[in-house]
Amino acid sequence: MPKDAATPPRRPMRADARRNLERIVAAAGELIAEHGADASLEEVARRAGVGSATLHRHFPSRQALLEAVFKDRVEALCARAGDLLAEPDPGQALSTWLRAVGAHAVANRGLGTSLMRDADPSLGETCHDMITSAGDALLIRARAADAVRPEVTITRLLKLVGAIALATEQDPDGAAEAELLLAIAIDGVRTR
Amino acid sequence: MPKDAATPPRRPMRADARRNLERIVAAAGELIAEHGADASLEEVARRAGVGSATLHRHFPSRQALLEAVFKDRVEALCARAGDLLAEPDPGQALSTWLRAVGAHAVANRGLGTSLMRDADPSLGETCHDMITSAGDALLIRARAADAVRPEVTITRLLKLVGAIALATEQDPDGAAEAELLLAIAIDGVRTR
DNA sequence: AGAGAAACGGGGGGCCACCCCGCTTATGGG
DNA sequence: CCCATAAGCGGGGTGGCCCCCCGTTTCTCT
Repeated sequence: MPKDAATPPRRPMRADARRNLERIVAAAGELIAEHGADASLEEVARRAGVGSATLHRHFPSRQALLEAVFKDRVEALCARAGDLLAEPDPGQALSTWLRAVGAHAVANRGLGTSLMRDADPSLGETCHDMITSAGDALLIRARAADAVRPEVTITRLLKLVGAIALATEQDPDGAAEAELLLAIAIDGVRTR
Repeated sequence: MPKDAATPPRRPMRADARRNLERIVAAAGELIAEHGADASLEEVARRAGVGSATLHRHFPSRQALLEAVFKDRVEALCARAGDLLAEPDPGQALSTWLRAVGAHAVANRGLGTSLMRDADPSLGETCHDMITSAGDALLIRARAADAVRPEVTITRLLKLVGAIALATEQDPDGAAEAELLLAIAIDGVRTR
C-alpha cells in the first residue's frame, strides 16, 4: 500500500509550487476559522501572497480547498474511530465518536459542510470518504451488538451530525448547543 | 386584537407599490423553488419586471424577502399545530407535527433556513416566531404528559428539523431521506 | 386638474469567482 | 556550470452579484 495514494504523478512537484500550495492551505485555514466556509478565495490568495490564478490552479473548486484544509483533522477523527474499536461497549463507542465528530465540526467552521458532501468524484479520496469508512467500522460493530436501530446508516449519521454542526454554527455558544442537539438525536426526543 | 399586526402604518400603501410587492414575492417564490434560498435577487427583480432598487426598498434584507415568501406556508403549519392540540396522544401529536414541518421545509427550499433564524429583531413577527409559538403549545402539552425528555425545547426541535431539511436539500430523493433522518432523531439512534 | 409626496429604476461602486496569456523561474541534461 | 525547456506564476479582463444614489415618473388627495 503506497504511503500517499493522493500523489500518483511521477514527476515530483516543483519546489515553488509546493511552497505556494502550503501557504495557500495555511491562509485558507486561518480565514475559514475567521469567516466560515464561504470565506473569500481572493482574500485567501492575498493573505498567502499569491495570485488568485495560482489558487485556482491548485484548487479548481472551493470544495477541493476545503478538503485540503481539513484533511489532517479528519485523519485525526479516523484515528479516533480506530481507537474506539477497542472500547468494550460498541453502542457507547459509536456515540462517543459521533460526539467527537460533532465537536470538531463545530470547532472548525465549514468542516460540517465538507463531511456531508459525497458529490464530486474528481477529488479522489475525500474527507467524506475517509470519515465514512472509519465510522462504518464502528457502526457495523454496534449493529452486530444490536445497539442501533436497523435503518441507521453511517451516511445518515454523518449527515445528522453535519447538519447539527451547520445549524449551530452561528449560535453564541454553538459548541454546547450542538452537544445537546446531538445528545437528543442519539437518545431520541421521547422519554424511554 | 388587530386582524393584521404587521401593517401599523396609517397611510395605506400606494396601489403600484402593492402590485410590485406582490410581483416580487411571486417571482421570488418561483426562483427560490428552482435555485434554493440563495437565488439571485437581481434575477428575482428581473423576473418580477422591476428594478433592483425597488426590490431592495421593499425588502431590505434577503431574510425579509424569505419571510414574505414563506409566510402563508408557515401560517398553514401553525394552523396544523392548533388542530393537533386536539389529538389524544400529546407525544404523537408533537411527532406528527414535526414531520409535517420537516416535509414542508424539504418541499420548499430555503424554508428551513428561515425557520432556524431568530436573529433580526427589525423584522417584527417572523416565521421563526410564529412557528415557535405554535410548536411550543404542542411541546408543553407533550411535556406535561411526560412524553418528551426534559432538555428538549421547541427551539432545539426546530433547529433539528431545519438542519435536517438543509442537509437533505440537494439529495436526489431528499423528502424520503429527511423523513427517515427525522424519524431517527425523534426515536433515537439506539435500540430501545 | 394640479401640487406634493411616494415610489420607481437606470446606472455606478465595490466585491467576487474564474480564466486567458505573456512572463518568470526551477530543473535536469550536456 | 549553463542553458533549453516546460512547469508554474500572476496581472488584469469578464461577467455576476449586492446595494445604494438620485433624477424621473406616477399616484393620491384636495
